[in-house]
Amino acid sequence: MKKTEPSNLEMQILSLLWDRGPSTVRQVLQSMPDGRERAYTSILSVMQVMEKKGLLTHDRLGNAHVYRPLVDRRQTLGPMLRGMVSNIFGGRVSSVMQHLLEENEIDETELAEIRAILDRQGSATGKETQS
Amino acid sequence: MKKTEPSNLEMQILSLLWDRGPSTVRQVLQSMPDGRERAYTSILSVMQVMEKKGLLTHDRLGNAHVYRPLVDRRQTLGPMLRGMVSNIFGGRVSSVMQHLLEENEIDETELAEIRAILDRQGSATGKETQS
DNA sequence: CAGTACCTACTGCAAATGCCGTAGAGCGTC
DNA sequence: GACGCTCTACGGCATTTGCAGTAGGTACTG
Repeated sequence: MKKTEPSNLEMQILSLLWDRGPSTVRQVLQSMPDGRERAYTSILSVMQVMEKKGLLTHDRLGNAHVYRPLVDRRQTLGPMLRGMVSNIFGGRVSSVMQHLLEENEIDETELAEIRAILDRQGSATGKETQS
Repeated sequence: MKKTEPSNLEMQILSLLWDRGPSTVRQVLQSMPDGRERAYTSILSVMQVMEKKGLLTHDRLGNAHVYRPLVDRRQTLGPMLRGMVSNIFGGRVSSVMQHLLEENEIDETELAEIRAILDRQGSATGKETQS
């Protein structure tokens, strides 16, 4: 079984499903994070491929299919981020962080939250974090 | 002129050149961040494509080509990170940060540096940062 | 029943990606 | 000069990605 990393589009779809819960193709189509216009069948076929890869599954609701992720958020994002950090940022998380802060407008609320996460981390490296 | 984002491999190569300065194909091949074994010509052709795209250029040294990036680190990483944040993490930098911290072992030195960056940011949001 | 408005299944396709082989140039050495 | 070594140029190829059209199912509505 191949363990290729999900593509960009696939990641977008997964994050949507993680965030909003199980959704139909149309719902996904209408709230794609990148806001691009696409034909219904474009998303449909991507999602069918994803199902073939074991990333999604679906239940029938009426005559529509309601898709839900088969992979865990953390289990998916983890390797992606690890790969990014070590392959593109020389393994320095601080470097990612720096670019992240430089390139995004971040309000105080978010900053505070980041600080909080950082503090939790400082005292409990590698331990469970109660969400 | 198309503005496609550099692929994974291309990003790796760019980050290498940014970090270590101009390098030959062989040098790049031998220190690819992901550590994978590849034929010399694999890297060569990727880099030639990159040159065609305007990401790299080269000077001749002896009979070897010494490649150097034509694109700026920040200008390249920025859009990539912004895209990632808004398309995969719902626009929440704190969410990226959380996964980042969960998924990587980070020593105290790095943690401290991150805190420092964060403090700088807190007092000068959106302003120039003296590097 | 005919129309229409959804939905899925299936097929196709252009471009990008990642990979490599072969050919041949250039150069140093016996 | 012939050999060997390293380099580039060029072409090819399997796969993935992203996108969309067409066909056909199902169901409501007049």
